[in-house]
Amino acid sequence: MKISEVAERTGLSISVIRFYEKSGLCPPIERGSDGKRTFSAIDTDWLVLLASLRATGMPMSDMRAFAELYASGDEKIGERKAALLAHRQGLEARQTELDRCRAILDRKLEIYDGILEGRT
Amino acid sequence: MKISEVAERTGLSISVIRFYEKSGLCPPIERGSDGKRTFSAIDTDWLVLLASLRATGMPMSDMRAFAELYASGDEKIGERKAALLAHRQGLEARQTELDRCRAILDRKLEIYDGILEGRT
DNA sequence: GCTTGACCTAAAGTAACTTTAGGTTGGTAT
DNA sequence: ATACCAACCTAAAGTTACTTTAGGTCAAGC
Repeated sequence: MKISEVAERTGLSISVIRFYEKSGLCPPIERGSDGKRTFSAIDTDWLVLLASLRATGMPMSDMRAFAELYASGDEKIGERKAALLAHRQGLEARQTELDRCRAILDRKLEIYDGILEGRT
Repeated sequence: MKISEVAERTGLSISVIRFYEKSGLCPPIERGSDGKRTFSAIDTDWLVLLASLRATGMPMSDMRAFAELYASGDEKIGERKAALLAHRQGLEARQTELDRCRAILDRKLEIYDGILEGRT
């Protein structure tokens, strides 16, 4: 797969993919004879996972730690699971927080409605 | 109210509150004779709203636009409502996206569980 | 054979904070 | 009185996570 396809698949921008490779968040991607990146299915799957970690607010430092566990193979799966579980917990908390904020916005919208109606 | 109390109430850090004032996201806050900020109830309420806008991902540029509508009083309530509604739409989309990402994490966790069990 | 589009790198720019350095003030302990 | 401490202040530099820009390569189509 070429980089534009991976971008489409993951939702990451092309620059972010290059940036992540340079930052060690994914292993160095194979290059064709022309220097262009060629992503294996494994690379792509990893980037899909990275993309959801990012979208759910994991900082790059944690992603790098996770990438290192990933790089050292199946023996570290226990640790990987722990990291993911911890992140999942945080995500749930953030989702709850978003609901709370949405309620605040809704309350404000109702107030606006009240004012707009009272005005007619 | 003093700044530390507003920070506690809104969840914003003290520096963010000062930063927002300097950036024009809230009106200039009154100062006591010693130069310290004294927040009125209105200031505090506005910052609570700002905090939920921020927590739900509104960029500062949009917050500033919204603050300007707020500054020009009740006649702009229609526009304020429109802005808030648009943001609420985006928020719902982001919440859906978070659910999707959480599903990806959960799937990964199941895979890890499978490997860990198969190993025993 | 020349242009166009997709790729490449390195470096500078940006958003939204956070941290640091240095300074004032008001209350409390000595 | 005075020494100290916490909570506030400003201005400026630092940080994170990108995005944008500038400049370059190369295969493919007209």
